[in-house]
Amino acid sequence: MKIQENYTCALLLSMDLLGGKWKMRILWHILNGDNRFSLLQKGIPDITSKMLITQLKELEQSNILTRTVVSEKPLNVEYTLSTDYKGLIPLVEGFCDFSKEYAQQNGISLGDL
Amino acid sequence: MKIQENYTCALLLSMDLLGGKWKMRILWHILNGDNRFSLLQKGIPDITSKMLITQLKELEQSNILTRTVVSEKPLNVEYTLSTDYKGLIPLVEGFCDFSKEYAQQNGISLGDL
DNA sequence: CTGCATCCCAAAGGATACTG
DNA sequence: CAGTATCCTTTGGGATGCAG
Repeated sequence: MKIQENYTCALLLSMDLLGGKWKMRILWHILNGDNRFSLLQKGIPDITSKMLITQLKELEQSNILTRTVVSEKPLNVEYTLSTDYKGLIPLVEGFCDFSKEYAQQNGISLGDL
Repeated sequence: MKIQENYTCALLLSMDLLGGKWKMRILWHILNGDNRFSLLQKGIPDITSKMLITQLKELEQSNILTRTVVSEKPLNVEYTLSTDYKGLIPLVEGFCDFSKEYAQQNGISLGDL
């Protein structure tokens, strides 16, 4: 695992926890109702199952996500944002808002949404 | 350059603009008074000049940073956050706050600060 | 002081196929 | 439905030295 015990800078920790191509996107989708593996795959069509499970595991191991087994047969699992870190919600949304503003000012298309 | 003209997801754009190991840290330091190349090197001792200039250039090319030549001889350059994107300030600080909270709850040391 | 050029490597991420 | 296993490619980033 990659989270250290000591950091000399808060933002280094943030990047270890939330950096990379997928984690913020996954969080956004979980916050918007895609709380199952299959729903996340539909919501993020360009992610492979390997990358999805890898990122989910890392987020779970760092206590940011909570994984709940709803039923065993058939296997049914639910992912939710840990209650401790609801503070991430405004950050995820803040990035979305920033991107929208940026796209508008720089002539970039953001597809549907 | 890596910024596309079309994105299917706002967070993809955010990650292209601000992702990676250094950009948020550099922004934090610029927001806290380290507005010169040499000041940034002092404030971020673990960055190489190559990485610093690379990241500064990308942030400048995406209009997030403004580069101002203060004097030619000796060369003196100033980096500032573009007025258009002051909205990034609460995001940078939000990450810092999140890290501090997270570190406390998970027994992680954040060095001095 | 600010910045560029090489060379290099580890790690992040992708393709594809398969499993309980 | 929710994952795993391999193999492979790309790229972000580091080391070092040089330049205007």
